[in-house]
Amino acid sequence: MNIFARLHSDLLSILNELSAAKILPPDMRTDRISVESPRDSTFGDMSSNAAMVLAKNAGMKPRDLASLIVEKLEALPVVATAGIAGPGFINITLATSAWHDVLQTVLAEGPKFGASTIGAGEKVNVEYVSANPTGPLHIGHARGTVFGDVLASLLENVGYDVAREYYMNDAGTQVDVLARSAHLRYREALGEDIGEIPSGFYPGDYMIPVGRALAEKFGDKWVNAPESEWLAEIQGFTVDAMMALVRDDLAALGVNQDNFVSEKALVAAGKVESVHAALTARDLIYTGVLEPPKGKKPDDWEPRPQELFRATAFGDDVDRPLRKSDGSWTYFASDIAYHLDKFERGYGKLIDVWGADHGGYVKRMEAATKAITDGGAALDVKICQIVKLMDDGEPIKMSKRTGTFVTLRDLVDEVGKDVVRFIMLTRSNEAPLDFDLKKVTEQSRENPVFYVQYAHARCHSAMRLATDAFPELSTERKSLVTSELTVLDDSAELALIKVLGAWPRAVEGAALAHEPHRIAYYLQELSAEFHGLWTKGRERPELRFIVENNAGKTQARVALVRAVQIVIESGLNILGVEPVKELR
RNA sequence: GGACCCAUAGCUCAGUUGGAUAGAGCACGACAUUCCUAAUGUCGGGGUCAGUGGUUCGAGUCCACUUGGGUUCACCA
Repeated sequence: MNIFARLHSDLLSILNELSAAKILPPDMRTDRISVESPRDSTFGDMSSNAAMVLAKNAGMKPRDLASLIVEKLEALPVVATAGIAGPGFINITLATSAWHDVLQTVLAEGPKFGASTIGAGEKVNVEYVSANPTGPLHIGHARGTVFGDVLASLLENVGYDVAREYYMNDAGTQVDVLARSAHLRYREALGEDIGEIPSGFYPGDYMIPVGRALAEKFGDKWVNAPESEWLAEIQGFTVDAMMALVRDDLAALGVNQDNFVSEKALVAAGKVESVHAALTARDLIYTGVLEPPKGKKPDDWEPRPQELFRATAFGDDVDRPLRKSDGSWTYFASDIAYHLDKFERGYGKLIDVWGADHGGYVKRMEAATKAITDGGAALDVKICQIVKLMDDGEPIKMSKRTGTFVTLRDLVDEVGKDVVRFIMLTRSNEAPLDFDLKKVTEQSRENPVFYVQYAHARCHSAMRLATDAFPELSTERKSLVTSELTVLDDSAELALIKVLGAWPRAVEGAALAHEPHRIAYYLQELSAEFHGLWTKGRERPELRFIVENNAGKTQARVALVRAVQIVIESGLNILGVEPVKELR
């Protein structure tokens, strides 16, 4: 149950009554009416703009309309008081019993509290990582990977049918380079001295085992063979090996994607030709010459007639090439084919998670998706800004040569998957992020991962101690559902329950806005409220969770602690972070 | 030069899709430990929301322009 959604629907019923009584017009616009918690909690628990939104339409002053609504709101059992403030806000304070009901709902629903069905089973495709299969993942991939994975979980949580997808760019020149690099390592594995890896090849040590495996499988048959004979086979073999590395890296971060879609397979299946035909049929392709970029003309620029897609007809700044000057397809062409493929597989909602360096690519992809699906697919491209790796305030220089922490795996080994996942969501995706190796492992208030984990561990600690004091007390949520909760009447306790009550709304908001970082922020807020209540017990012993010689009150408090634990666990599950019961 | 993102407290950043007196952490100052894990908490000072104009009952939020920073810029992926 979402308490905000409930009040919202109660409010709409009231408005309908007023409409039936001819006070409000029948065609009133209710879509802009909101029920949310006010910034300042002294205004009450909830606040609505209904009177201000409808006033003009009803031909009334906002405050006059508000008073009619307030009268009816106050008749509701869940409402303690309602009032009018400012230009026409309706402020609502809920009955204490309503908050007890919320707490009971958390216990009754358990892990399902906060989940919803607003997605209605609609198919959503979340594409993330999609690193070129030319080596292991590095830290630059970490943010988008976590972002996409958590966004997918969020959407699942609110009832969408979600696919987690990886697009493999296993076609094009970079995989040819990869195959040549593998051939070099293959010769090396057979005893040849290959010296320094020449520039233009992938130099990484991770290619050495590939060379050995090739040597084992094929012996020396391709040592002196011309490239045309071995390229295709070694390329396939090496891409498979690279994808195995990538999957291992993803697994280390707790990521398991459903689909791995091959660009090469799309091209081989003629999908790019189909796209070309489809766009041609819509008169969206022509042969033209692009202008050089203003103010930064490349030295080797020369006018080139190319086949161009009319991206400008769909909001892009210039038309974009589908074929290179040699007539072969651009990456963009196969990317259009890929997005059409997603749409044809039944996904009406598409989400792409890209790095900041691809920001300039967004408009053309949106334009192309609009064109090729005739507006049928809704594409949202989420750009993750760069992560700066720091060590105690000092930036770490990224260098592939000296390379400390170049790879994602190294980062996970150093600080752990849970820390990486959580910290990547402590900023909006559109803001740059500092990842400080020292600070993220500190056990202090500054470190949000620790802070939230500590709150969760404290919940378990409190429940353990409660059973020590009252051995007959069960801390299982199902036993706690029937607890007598009316003893929870302190404002600090109610404040904590109110934060719990906001959880379903937080999940829904984060999912619909495609902003997973809101979950991390919510968890910090809930943890702060919980730590605060805990510490209040120091000054005011009557607020402690364990009340001597009072099993009933203790049980009510434990019910609250269990509810906090349940919601933190749900939140951490969405983030893919393990909720710990004890800290070491 | 164009495009995209950013600009909020000394620092790092949130800001519930346009609501009321703009929030948190750090830092700074004061305070609380015979007390469920002090690994925490409470209180306080600190703001021209980069600037100008516009849209309306109402703008940190939307629009235009200006300034400053980041990313990116024919055919690469």
